[in-house]
Amino acid sequence: MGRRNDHSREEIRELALAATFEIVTEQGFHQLSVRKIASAIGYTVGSLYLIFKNLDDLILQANVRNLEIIYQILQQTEKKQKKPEQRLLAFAHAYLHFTIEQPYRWQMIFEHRMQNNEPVPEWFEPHVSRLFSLLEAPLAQLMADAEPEQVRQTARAMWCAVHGVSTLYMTEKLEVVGSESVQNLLDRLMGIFLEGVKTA
Amino acid sequence: MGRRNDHSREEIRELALAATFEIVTEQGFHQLSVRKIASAIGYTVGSLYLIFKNLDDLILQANVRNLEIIYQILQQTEKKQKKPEQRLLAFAHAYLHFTIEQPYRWQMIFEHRMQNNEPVPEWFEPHVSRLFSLLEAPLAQLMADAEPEQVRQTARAMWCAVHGVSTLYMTEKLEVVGSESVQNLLDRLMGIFLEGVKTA
DNA sequence: AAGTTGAATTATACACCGTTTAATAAAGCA
DNA sequence: TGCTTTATTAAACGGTGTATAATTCAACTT
Repeated sequence: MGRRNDHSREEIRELALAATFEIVTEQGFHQLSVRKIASAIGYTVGSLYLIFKNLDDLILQANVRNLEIIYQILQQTEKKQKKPEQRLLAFAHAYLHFTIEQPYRWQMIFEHRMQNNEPVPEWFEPHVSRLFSLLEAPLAQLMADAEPEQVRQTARAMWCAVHGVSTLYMTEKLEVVGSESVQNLLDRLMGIFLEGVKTA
Repeated sequence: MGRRNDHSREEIRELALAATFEIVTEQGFHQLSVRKIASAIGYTVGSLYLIFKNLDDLILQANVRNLEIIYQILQQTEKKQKKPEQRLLAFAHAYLHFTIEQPYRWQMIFEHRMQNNEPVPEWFEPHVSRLFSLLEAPLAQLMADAEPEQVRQTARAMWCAVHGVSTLYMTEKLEVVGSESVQNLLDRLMGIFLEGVKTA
């Protein structure tokens, strides 16, 4: 077969990314394969390699959208609270909630590894760091007379802590039964952390 | 070829686990394959499947040793300090140090995923939880009049936080330059956390 | 209208992967 | 000696990501 031109490059890109989300959401990230994506959109693998550099590239592009959606969720959840402490708590809860409710989409972001020890391209990182920069505003209110750089690093420390809970829960390395006790664990962690921030 | 009996089953097991460590340490966890292990010890893949249920089984058995070594490191580092706060800090530092210095061995533990969504067998989990139970003793000293269950959960919260730093650093999702600033981040995190524990 | 060009698309192949199976060679025993 | 048992391998199956050459067709040229 030759030129069909049923879809433009941009359309094929859309189809591929949509199919990727569908496969990952239904079967899990580690079940994703180039062949599955291709057959889902009615093209062969070769066509995908015309539009994406390789599978890593495709996944990263899908993850940009993935991160965008999480950003929206976190932002909106946080807005509902006024006190800075409550906003930070809402943030942590929303993040863990996403992890539990959309495990495969969480997987796609945090269990993806580059092949051949290739580094993650620089254009990707900002989409991640944008997430936890959400913490900086409420944290700044809590840390009255602190340098901006201090706030920034504290935000990252808090993000690490919350993400650690998600990670260990998802990888079944936490000896935790059910999602309820993870919630408790996160609450304790946040309680201690916020107490520490206010005291210091 | 048929029976050679150059090695007993137990000897082949040893050879395989040793070869696994060598391959992982030199090439990285994601470069590990059954065929590589087999050829490294001078046998074919079939022989490995006589001794291990599958690759997951082999990796888990290797990780038991891996975790044992980390446990020794953490234990000894911790012993050098007397004050409970210093012991907890030493623990966190040693853990991050291991992550940075032995990234591939860290990978083998925390980036291994079961195939086909199989659950991690129950006999494995204790080897992980044994690690962070090390935190409980010094934490108990710091939390004078707290229930043992409270101490236990606080230890896990702290473990989550420290592990979160390692994870995000290793996966290049932390926007951090060099290992020095990760150290700073961890110090800040621990400072805040310990302050929170003492205050609460 | 016919011919040429160039790009879209596919078919095919390569080198891997984990796992299973049947064939085979040798050790131990009668 | 021959027979049974078992360690070991070779080969195959169905999968993977990726590269390449062959096709087919739209659009442009003459």
